[in-house]
Amino acid sequence: MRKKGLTIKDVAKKAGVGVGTVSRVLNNSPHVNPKTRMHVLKVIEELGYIPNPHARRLSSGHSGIITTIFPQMVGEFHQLLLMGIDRVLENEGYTSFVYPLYSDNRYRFVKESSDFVLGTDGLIIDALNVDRLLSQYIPRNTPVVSLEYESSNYDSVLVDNFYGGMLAGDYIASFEGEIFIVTHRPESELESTVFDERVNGFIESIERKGKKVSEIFEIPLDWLQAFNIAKGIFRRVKRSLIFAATDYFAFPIVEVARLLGLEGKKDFYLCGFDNLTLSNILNITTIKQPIYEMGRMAGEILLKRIKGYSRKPRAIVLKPELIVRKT
Amino acid sequence: MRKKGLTIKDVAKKAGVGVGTVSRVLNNSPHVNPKTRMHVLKVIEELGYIPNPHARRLSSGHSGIITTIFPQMVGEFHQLLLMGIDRVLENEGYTSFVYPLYSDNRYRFVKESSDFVLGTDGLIIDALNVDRLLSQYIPRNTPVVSLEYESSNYDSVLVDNFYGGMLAGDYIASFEGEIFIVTHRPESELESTVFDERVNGFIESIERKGKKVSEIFEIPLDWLQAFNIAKGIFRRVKRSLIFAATDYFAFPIVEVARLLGLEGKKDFYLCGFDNLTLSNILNITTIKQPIYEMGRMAGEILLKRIKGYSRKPRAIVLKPELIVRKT
DNA sequence: CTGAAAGCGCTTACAG
DNA sequence: CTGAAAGCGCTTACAG
Repeated sequence: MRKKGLTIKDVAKKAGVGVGTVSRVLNNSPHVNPKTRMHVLKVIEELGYIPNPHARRLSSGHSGIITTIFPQMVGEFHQLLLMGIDRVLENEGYTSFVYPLYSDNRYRFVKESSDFVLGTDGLIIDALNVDRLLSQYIPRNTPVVSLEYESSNYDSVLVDNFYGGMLAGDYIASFEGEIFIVTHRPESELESTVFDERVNGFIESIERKGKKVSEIFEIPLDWLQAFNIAKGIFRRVKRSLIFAATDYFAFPIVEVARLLGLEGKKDFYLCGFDNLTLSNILNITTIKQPIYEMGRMAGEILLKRIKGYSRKPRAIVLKPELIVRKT
Repeated sequence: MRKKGLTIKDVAKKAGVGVGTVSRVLNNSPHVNPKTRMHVLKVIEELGYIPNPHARRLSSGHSGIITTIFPQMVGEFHQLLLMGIDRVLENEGYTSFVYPLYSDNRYRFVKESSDFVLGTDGLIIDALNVDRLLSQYIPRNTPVVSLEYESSNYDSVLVDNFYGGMLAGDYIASFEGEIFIVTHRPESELESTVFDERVNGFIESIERKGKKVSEIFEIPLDWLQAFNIAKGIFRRVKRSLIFAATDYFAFPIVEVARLLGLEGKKDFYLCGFDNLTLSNILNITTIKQPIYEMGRMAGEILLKRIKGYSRKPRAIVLKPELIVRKT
């Protein structure tokens, strides 16, 4: 039967050493006699002692954890980003937790509860208006890096979404047909404007070529809605040219085209955004973002900040590229 | 210019009260004179004071956070589960962080670093061999709930996957053709055996009807591989009956069928597992799991444990159901 | 309702 | 290499 509240003192007493020595063993300090270390380790094992994380963090001043905040958690995109972030952090003994904001309550928690937001050593925040999200308290000892949103207070890592939209526009404008946009309507006013930028870039390019967009559909990140909109478009228009501001919408659109027996690059043209695996499988033309790379850079900057780097925040902007496939 | 290391003492001094009073204000204690409260709040505001989370957690003994661990993070399934978990926890002032295990390093961190795993008030662990994952240390003050894996040490919430597999088998076996299984090969020995159970249930049902499975394909959770396997099957076999142990595989399989001009329920039959949104859109027959419900129950049990409930762990088993669509 | 003080369980100079 | 002690920044009985 094990005792509940084992502390470092219990270990020290049983091992016949001071708590300092136990602590050094726990933290792999080189300044411990190998024999002492072995002995202490054995006692720890016997007792089944587990250090209290909160105490460790309070006295050491750090947790070894960083938090990544996403507006929602839809899969591949986010996992890739995380892998990029890990790439850098893991070497330094850090790891990252995820806090997805798929509900109003979660937004509220982040906005109002500095307590748990600042319980880790750093924050990477994706596709959110960071400045407003954190307006109720200013993280001072907790560095923040903003992804996909250009912050005025923190370092940012961005993709040039306007340019990406233009690439899509250049592609689409080179064909004949009626032009449509299917884009994401943010579910919170705190979501960043990446989709708007893509759409604006697209429209800019289209108009430069003297053409115009017939209709813009703004919907939540919901396959079914995209599906229904595509049905409407394909049924009404003989030949449609569609820009899906994210691949997630491109998937169901292509599906509808298939159901109706429409052929890509003949009956319709479609350009997505993101270059997810499924767009590769479905052979969808899309705009590629360097997702993993973005994560990596965000991790790098955050790490520098954690280590004390204190220059003025700046933004890094990456370029997207067009990938032409069969739509 | 704000000072860096503001503490509760600075606030107390400036407000002319004791730290206890500041603490009570911070924690919304009812035992504070409204005027005192207002004043302290103003000072906190002026100073821009933010309480140190680690200190709070050390003295209060809890963090208000629970951690959910997934083998990977592929999207809809996990978000639904999380929403179910939240449903219960939010009412009690808790919120949940996610720790996805998409890399070996992450497995290692969980297995070896009790420190950060136990830094929250509770653990919900999905589709992993919890007993082995946590074998290196026994969480004592941190309750654990296992999802999709029947643990011998902790409460479990499960779906009867074997039965689900049988439902799929009953469906598939009622048609003529060559039978295939496409299932997930765990990338870590610590992943749970949900897929095996589904497959075993399927085979059991098939064999009871005097039929047999031609081939079993085990692949990672990778659309491209499923895509290629489907190609092979459809090209070789005139009429195939396929059980995809997860809808994620069913999507690309249907895609290949489309490309080859094959018609569901005529040229091939396909039954997936999970009933994700995309299987609805693609009209794929599948086995429905009560995902949200599972999350909700896991959250409920965890909460009870956090509050001190200490009976012997037990397992709750939910039933899946067959949803017949156009494949 | 409030303040002074003990205590949460570690880490880390400090002196040896 | 090691121990005793101060300190991390809160919370929470306790006495008033």
